Amino acid sequence: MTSASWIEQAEAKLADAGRKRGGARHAVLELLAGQRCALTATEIEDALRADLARRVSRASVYRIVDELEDLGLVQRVETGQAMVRYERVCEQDEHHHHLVCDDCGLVMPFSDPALEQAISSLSRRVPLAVSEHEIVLHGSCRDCSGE
Amino acid sequence: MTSASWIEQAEAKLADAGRKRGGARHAVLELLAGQRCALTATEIEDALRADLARRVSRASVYRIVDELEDLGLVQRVETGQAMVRYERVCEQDEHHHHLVCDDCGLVMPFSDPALEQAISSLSRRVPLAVSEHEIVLHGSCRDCSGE
DNA sequence: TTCTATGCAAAATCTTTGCAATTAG
DNA sequence: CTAATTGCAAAGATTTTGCATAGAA
Repeated sequence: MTSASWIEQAEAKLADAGRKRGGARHAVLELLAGQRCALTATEIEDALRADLARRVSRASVYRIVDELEDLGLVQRVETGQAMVRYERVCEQDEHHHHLVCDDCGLVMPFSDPALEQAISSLSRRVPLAVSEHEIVLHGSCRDCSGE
Repeated sequence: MTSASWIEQAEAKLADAGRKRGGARHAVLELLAGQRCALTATEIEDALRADLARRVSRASVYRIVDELEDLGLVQRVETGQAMVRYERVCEQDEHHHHLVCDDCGLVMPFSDPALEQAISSLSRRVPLAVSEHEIVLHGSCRDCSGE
């Protein structure tokens, strides 16, 4: 899925939900559309100011990502660093998870079919109607482990 | 590993690290030793007051779990509910992960050998020296999904 | 005695809410 | 015109820190 089509899809879903267009939300969509991996609320706010020269209040960032999450357009990612991260969801794209360097805080995406299969099989045998899953591997990145 | 031996091991590690014994920390160890799954700081504080009739200040709870985490005696678990949970680590025990009901907040442990194997294999192919991993499945529990 | 452990209160963060002004439809 | 959007400031909630006292070795 291209960034542009994700934005279109998102705005269509928002319209279906009876929402009106707003500049702040559009800026957030535009930013998230271009990201490869998850950002925190602060990173979103800062990036908007820097990259798009569009200031969006912190409160709006939280309201917007929360609303997008409700509509299934973004996913929360907990990296174990006390701040939640958000990234766009693209059903057509490969589902991915995260590697976190506990030394420098770097967050990287990864994906693995065998892992997805194990999760999928597991989801059927567990006493929970699983709607999503989150996998985070912690460790030390190449820079930090000195290789 | 029994609860008692985990406490012994923990106190031995603490002593090795040059720490002195303290009543608050012992109470936290005793509480965590008897838990099957992860607790939040508030739950630890409340449980101590209720179960052990031992009041431990909030600040001490945070200092203690942080210290125990540094020594590898407890593990942080992020359940996606804006509060971190802590549970004891037992190398001899089966490694487990968590199911979270997003409706009622229930947290349950689970374990799956196939999943561990997939993670283990994956850990070798990733640009990160993986020290630990965390898997959380979100969904709706039996009570909440109305079954 | 000396260094750690602990409680209390204040501070620091991150996130949410109330309210008024603005804007889309 | 009506309802959604947004910003600002204040409030909430969780976690951390400073400091003084108590306690272990």
